[in-house]
Amino acid sequence: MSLTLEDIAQLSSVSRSTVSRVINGDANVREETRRRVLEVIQRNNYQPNLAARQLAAGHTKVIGLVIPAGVGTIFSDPYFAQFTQGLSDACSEKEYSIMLWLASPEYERRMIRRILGSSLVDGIVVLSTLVDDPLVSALHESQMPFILIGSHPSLEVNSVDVDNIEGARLATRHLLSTSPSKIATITGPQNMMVGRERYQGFAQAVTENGRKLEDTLAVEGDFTEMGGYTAMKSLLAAQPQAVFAASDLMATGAMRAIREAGLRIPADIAIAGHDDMPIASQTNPALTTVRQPLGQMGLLTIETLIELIHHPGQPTRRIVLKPELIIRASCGSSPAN
Amino acid sequence: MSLTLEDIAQLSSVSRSTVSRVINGDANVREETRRRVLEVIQRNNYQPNLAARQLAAGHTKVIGLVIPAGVGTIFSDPYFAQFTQGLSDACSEKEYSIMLWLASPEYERRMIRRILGSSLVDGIVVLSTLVDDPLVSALHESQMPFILIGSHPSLEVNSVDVDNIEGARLATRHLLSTSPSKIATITGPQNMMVGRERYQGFAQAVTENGRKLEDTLAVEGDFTEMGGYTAMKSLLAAQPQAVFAASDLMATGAMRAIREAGLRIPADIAIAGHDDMPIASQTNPALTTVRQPLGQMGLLTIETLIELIHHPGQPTRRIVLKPELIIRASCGSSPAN
DNA sequence: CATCTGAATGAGAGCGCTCCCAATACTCAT
DNA sequence: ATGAGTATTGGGAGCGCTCTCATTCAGATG
Repeated sequence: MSLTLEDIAQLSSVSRSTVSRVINGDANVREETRRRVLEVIQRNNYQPNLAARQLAAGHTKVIGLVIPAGVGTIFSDPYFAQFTQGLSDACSEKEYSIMLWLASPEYERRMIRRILGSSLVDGIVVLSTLVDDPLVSALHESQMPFILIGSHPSLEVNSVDVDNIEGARLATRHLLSTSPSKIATITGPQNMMVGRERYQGFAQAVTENGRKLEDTLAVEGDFTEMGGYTAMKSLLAAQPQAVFAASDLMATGAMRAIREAGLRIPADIAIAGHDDMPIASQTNPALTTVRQPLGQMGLLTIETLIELIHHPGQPTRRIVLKPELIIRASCGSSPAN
Repeated sequence: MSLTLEDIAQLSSVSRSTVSRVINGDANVREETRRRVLEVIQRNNYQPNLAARQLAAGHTKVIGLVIPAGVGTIFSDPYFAQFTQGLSDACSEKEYSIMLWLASPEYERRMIRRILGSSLVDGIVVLSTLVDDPLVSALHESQMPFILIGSHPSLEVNSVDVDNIEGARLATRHLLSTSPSKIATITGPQNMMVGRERYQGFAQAVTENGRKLEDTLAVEGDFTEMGGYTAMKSLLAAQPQAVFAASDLMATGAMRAIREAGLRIPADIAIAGHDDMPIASQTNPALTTVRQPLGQMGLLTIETLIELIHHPGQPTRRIVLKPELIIRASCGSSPAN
């Protein structure tokens, strides 16, 4: 029912090969021929059959995007949506499509096999969160080109990431600039690299400031609003004057807890978050936070992945992007304050 | 490098055809042969090449998911994430994969062509928001099996939806049960079906209650927190005692505006939202809202789509799911109140 | 024991494309 | 004009699978 290369060839009185050349931008085609063929293609709205193309050429122009979604809520974090959006835009531009896999743990093993074996995709982007994600190791051992969004504690893998340590350090330093007597943090889960790294950044900023880290001033959250709320409640006993939350979602939860305790932000407790998600500018007071260049990450990821697909066997690349501190009112030292 | 059918055939000393039969569950294979072949497949971790399979068989076991993402923020609405999650789970179960297309307008036309022409997918799920989405018309005219999530004003298309009119009616009726002197609504964009339908539901509940609709008591929002905030500010002049917001995100924005105006929720203004997104239970006071069975929708969508793929030419199906009113504190008539 | 039947298997022809190699057309200098 | 050299084109094989049809084989029947 759909037209084939052969049909187009017939209609433009050339051979299948020539049409193929035109489609794939081969230089060795007379300009006039090219135009004629292109015209026929246009008029008939012809689209090459991807399956045939893949079978013959060995690639698909499709990349896989794997997002761990064990906990339903995690995917709800706007971070994923924004990154996916950026990646999708970059793909459109490069004429690639995205195969989406939300990896619920129970299907994970079967999925890894399907992904790797089916030759459905040319490469893979993994949004890994766990420190030692088995998916990453499996990918690393396979031949499949892939890019990890985030970092890995031990393996040498191609990755694109934002400097989480730097981000946390930036925010913490800024909070410290008002010299609070006690500064606390609500960390992300410590079995996630982001969670660990942001804690590290916090710790660095605190110690370089000549302070000691205190156990009572760090509570682990789970990147949800509720987690931030609960963590802040338990932090309240230690009476901190400043809090760095490892994500904006947790920061909003913390703000709720602070408000409920009858304390003022930033007068009693200053707070900063991380991610600069849309609501951050809408909270009351507006949240000081750290912005990640998600759009740029998407583009860079695709470009690097395509490079990897076409020229395998290159030295491993680790791209780290700089985050940006966005100063608003919640930290108590806004320029406007 | 990867094994082929032929390899497996050789290894188990049968023909390619027999291996194919085993893989596709054909009945005409001796039990002993089947076991032997299966064993070889297992041991070699063989995965059939999907492209070849598709080329030969004419289907891919992949469905396309199209999400309009014109405005970056829209995709951030947890609604999309949750639905996608549900769909993904259902797909895993049925051994289908998802091809994700976030349709930014500038790429839209080119994308429609790619999607339809490339025979990359067996069917499509469209999360349409616009009242008259050109994508839906294009799909409707094509041969591609597809399911619209939402409803269409004029075309007879297969769809799965939640009863938005009913949802809004439920919430509005409930708000009316405390007999506020004035009830207002923050609607969704009126160029989206959901926006229109929820307004309709609101209007029905109001008029069946013997009241008149007043223009000053309805302001159009854009489904964002900021939109809800702005809309509520302008609504404040009319001094409503109750507000139905067409989404939870807008409801939280409205609550912020109410609070800033020095009014109490629900004492001065009662409020209800729609969607029951995760934060709804965490707002202060907790938000009365309408829950949609998103997980069930995903499963139903896939099942219907697969049915459609295998047996085309069936009468158009329109599946409408019932929403559920979740009563919390923000409406002022919680059972616990 | 020849014949028939149905189950189990094998062989072959594509699916629509890419890519290699051979064939043809055209250019220019000799 | 003639041959070398180069741009352009055509033909054919094959990617790994499914599916139809032919073939083989075992057991049942008269």
